[in-house]
Amino acid sequence: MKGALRIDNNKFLVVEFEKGVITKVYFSFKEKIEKDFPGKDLFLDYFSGKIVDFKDLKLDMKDIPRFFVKVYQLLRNLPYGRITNYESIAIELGNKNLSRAVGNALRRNPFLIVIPCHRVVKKDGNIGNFSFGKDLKIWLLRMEGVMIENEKVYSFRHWWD
DNA sequence: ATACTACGAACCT
DNA sequence: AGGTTCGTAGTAT
Repeated sequence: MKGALRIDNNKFLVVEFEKGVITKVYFSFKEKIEKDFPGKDLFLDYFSGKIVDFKDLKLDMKDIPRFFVKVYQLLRNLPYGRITNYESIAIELGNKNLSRAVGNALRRNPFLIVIPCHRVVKKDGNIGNFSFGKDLKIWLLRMEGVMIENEKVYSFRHWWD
């Protein structure tokens, strides 16, 4: 099953689900119509600027590699408007050299926004990459109140602050 | 076995 | 400030 929420003129959020459990969340630029899906009200609130917690949404991770799941589960606890960096997650997983593997996992994040990979930036303050483009990452972060100038965050709260 | 990466540190200019 | 290089772990092919 597939649902969609119109974000603006050319952008939809698409949510795929199975028996009320979400299997995929992503942006689409060619959807045409809105359709209901689990958690739609939460996303509506989120895109109207409200502070939203997606922690209770049910996600299907059964076909996702073990390491990826560990990264995603950790990240689910990163609150709205906070940021962290790839190395911090790696350290949390027990090895600071995992930072690159963490990036690799986030690149394939099937649950856009629900797993807040947009809140992970580089250690030096640069935005880092995003599977739907850096601009979208900046847009999401700004919506959550993170100040960004020249593709660099300059006012923010860390996860642990 | 090899290639790839949404990274980081340590070097260069 | 900006670049290159290399180490690195986990996945994909």
